[in-house]
Amino acid sequence: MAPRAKLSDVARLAGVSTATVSRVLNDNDRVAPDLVERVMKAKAELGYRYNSLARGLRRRANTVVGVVIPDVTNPFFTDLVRGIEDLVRENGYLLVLCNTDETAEKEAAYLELLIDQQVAGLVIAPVRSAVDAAAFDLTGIPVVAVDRTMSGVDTVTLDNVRGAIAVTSRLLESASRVATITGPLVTTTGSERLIGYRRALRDAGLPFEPELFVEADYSEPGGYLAAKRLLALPDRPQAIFCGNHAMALGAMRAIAEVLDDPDAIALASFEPLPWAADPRGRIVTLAVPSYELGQQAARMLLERIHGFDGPARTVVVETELLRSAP
Amino acid sequence: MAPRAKLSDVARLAGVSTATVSRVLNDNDRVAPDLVERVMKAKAELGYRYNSLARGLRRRANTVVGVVIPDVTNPFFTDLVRGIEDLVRENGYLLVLCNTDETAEKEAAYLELLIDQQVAGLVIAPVRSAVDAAAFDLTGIPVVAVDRTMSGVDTVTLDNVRGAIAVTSRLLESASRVATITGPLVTTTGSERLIGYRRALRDAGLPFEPELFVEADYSEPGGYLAAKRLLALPDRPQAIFCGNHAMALGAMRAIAEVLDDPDAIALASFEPLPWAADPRGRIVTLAVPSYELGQQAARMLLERIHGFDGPARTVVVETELLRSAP
DNA sequence: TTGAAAGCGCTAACAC
DNA sequence: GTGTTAGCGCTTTCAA
Repeated sequence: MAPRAKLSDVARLAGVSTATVSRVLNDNDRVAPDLVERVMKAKAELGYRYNSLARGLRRRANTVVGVVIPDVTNPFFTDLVRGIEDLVRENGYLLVLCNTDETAEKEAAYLELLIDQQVAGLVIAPVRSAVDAAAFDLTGIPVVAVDRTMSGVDTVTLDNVRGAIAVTSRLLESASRVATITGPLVTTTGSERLIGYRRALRDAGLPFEPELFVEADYSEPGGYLAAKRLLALPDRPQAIFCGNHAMALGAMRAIAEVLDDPDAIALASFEPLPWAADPRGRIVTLAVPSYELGQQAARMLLERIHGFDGPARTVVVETELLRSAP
Repeated sequence: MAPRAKLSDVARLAGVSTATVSRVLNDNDRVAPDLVERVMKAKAELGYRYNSLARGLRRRANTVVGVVIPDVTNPFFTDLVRGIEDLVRENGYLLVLCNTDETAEKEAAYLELLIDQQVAGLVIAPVRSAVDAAAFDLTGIPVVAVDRTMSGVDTVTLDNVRGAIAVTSRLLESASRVATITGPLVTTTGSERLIGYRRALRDAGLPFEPELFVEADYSEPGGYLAAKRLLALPDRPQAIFCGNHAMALGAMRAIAEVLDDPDAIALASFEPLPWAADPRGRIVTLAVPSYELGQQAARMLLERIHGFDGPARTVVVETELLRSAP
């Protein structure tokens, strides 16, 4: 196996110095056209590819961007990642995807690894919104928080309160006893969606009943268990608003298990459900522009990487009521 | 912002040479205990973290592993990736996830990027099984093909033929006109599952009818369109065997659109479906051990990375019939 | 415009 | 056991 050609090989073959080759590869501007051509020819002949490790060491920057999310199997996050990926790749960066499973330990471990790898930047949906942004500032790595806020860094989120109000209000049109299953309240998505739920109740002149609120973990089994608890209540809710897609699926399973007529309880989800899970379109959901959310985050991150140094910015993306219960 | 401490800073503070620090950080063995302690103390005090770029350059090896798959939103692949990730991370490697969208162009682009990044190794589910393994051999990067074969490298696949035979045979118990929607035949999963389908027909003494076979692209819309075509046939099939989960969902949607009674056509999928898509468990599927597949691939890759240099190995993982049509 | 030479931060011979 | 030193492959002053 022939060892990979290096810069000096190209230089020798082209009859120029390594500095010239480097210039050609980076900014063609200040090199004579004939030399440029010779270098390009030598490069092609040797099949030269730059060594990103050496370049990174010298330039003190990697061309890898880290993405830290709680759950790769959640379509919301996969679409989000696609949004980041597409934009970032156009700019020559590679994406390292890290899955925290909604646990602070895994998150911390990945963050350390990413810092060690000197990633050029980081997009993160933190497990807890109180996560220590200081750790990044220290190392000077640009960070963008997405979906969930983090203090001191650029942030892109959904308008959780408005979205939750819209969904809950829709449920309240045909039910007065509406329950909610939220994600962890240490996340902004969890707590803000709860706020929206409460505000909708208040707007409808209804009291907040603590027994109708269950905090879960954004997982399918979590939603299942939470729904079971709600269904065991002496005075059952007539509708349940679930904080995300997986918990809605879990709640659906619980309802099917407990009730003879699953339609007796109206279900709603902050995130869209796959068609097959709700073929008749009975479930109220929001259209969440996850791909755009990712693109926006990537855009802000690239700006930071390219040197933008203004104060932390915040972008809030609106959602839209998607389907309506009959 | 204080610049990040480097090895020489630790060495100076501990009053030893950089070589000693390096030894402590790598193989503590040959260093006197008291020196080890001094180094560790200095390291902690400075908050030293090694520079992976410099280390990689010197060791001629990165601690990043690339994973190239056709579709991150497919649960089969997300579970597979989790399997790889868990094992690889235990060994100190980071995972770069690349999504090819089932297109050869994206795949090629990612492969180039990964090679540039000098990843330590690569796990790939190739878009076409004829993909050029030579490109990797040239650069000497260990490669493991997973789910779909690739010549000349370690491979982990499912037993597609047996699985397809099992599913098709089950359908044939209650239907004689069984159609199939396959993935691209340039993939081994596509062609082998078709072979299994044909063999099951033959075993049942039935002819292969070309009009009952549609090649699609493993996507939901692809499955939808293919099913529409099958449903438009003068002599409709009584059952449809879908090559993967997304196409089964698409076929389901098509059936619901065209037929008054969706249960009039039996559906089967090579991969499992989410509970919500089939609450009554009517759809025949296989249990595919995707997580284990990933772990196996990771295991073989790590062996290669750690220097194993034997001939290419092949592991075939069995599947199991999961649910039965009533 | 081009080249010579000095490192980026680390590891691995080699010497002591 | 420990230190000295020479690079890994590249970019970037600094001179010419």
